[in-house]
Amino acid sequence: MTDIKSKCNPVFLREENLREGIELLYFAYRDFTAEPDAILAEYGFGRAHHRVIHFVGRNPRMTVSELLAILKITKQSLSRVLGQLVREGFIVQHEGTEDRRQRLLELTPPGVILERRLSSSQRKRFAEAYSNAGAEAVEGYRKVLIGMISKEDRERVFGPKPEQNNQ
Amino acid sequence: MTDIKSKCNPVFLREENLREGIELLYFAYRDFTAEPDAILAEYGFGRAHHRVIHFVGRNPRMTVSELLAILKITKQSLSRVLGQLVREGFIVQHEGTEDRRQRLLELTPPGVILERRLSSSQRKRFAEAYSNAGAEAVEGYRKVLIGMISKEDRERVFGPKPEQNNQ
DNA sequence: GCATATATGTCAATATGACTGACATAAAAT
DNA sequence: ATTTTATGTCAGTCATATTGACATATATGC
Repeated sequence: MTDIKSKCNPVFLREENLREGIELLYFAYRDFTAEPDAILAEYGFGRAHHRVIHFVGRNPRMTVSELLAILKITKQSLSRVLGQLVREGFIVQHEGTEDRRQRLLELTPPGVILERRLSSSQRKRFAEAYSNAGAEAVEGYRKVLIGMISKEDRERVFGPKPEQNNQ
Repeated sequence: MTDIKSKCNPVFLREENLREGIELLYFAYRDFTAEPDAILAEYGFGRAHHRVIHFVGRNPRMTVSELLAILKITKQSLSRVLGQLVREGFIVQHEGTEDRRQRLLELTPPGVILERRLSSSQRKRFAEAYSNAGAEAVEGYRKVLIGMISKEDRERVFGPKPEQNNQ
């Protein structure tokens, strides 16, 4: 009996442990966004601006459509934050060379500076947590979170992982 | 030279790996909230209601002050969602026995049902990710995220962890 | 070349969840 | 008796999202 139960329910799948994992993700995400939020406030920006700056920084010359697909928001929602970032000189839009309808997005030098400021605050937090936890724990963190991400995002952002099978 | 550099910068602390960790957290958090959001929409509730239901469920007979301290929002913000949950019969407020100013919060039977519905969707996602990743990875996930959480939350929710030293 | 689809932008209205500031009441603590 | 604490509430604001409708320029298929 205990044998069957322990096979189907290893300790880490007990309700209490799953609930702990849920709270960990909630608190970690909240604390992880706190510092960038404070930096963004200096510029009159919010979290939405951060996301745009982050993904444009990581994918230079991406199109508006690609950005919409990653962010999963409506173009009307994107329009305001992106328009603000363009008007205030943090992002430039180049006309596409192949397809002239496209507006390829890129950070300007001030955009790069802001991106590095925002990301270095988060990288510092990660570097500390990673160092305290150790290389093996980091690998575990990656494995668990990759499994939590929907297949679509996982493939687009982190490359195909055929051994994963959920969502 | 390489020796010093590799000591100070193990692979998992390279900028590229830190950035990957940041994106993993962003996408995992987003996907992890997607299902509950859909359930909440049926009731006309949002994420704020979920958080209240979650913490009241885990800490029965908690006070409004305790809830405010965990959520880190203003009482005016809490007021609307909590008031809604009370009026619609998902949470009851008992007058405190020791201190009659306190309103001790508790889920009603319908509140418990909703709580279980919301949490089972998230527990399922965690159980799958945990199973795919394995026990060791789960331990790594916990270590990393506990290190990412500010000391205050860590102690209140997860118990003192003296070996951690950041934030 | 014409019709249709795509990439992008924009106007208007609405909802949620947060904020600040001010004030009120009841009960506990000193 | 005064002050502090726990809670609630009114009023106004902001950021970020939504839907729906419509416009423009360009690309693509027949």
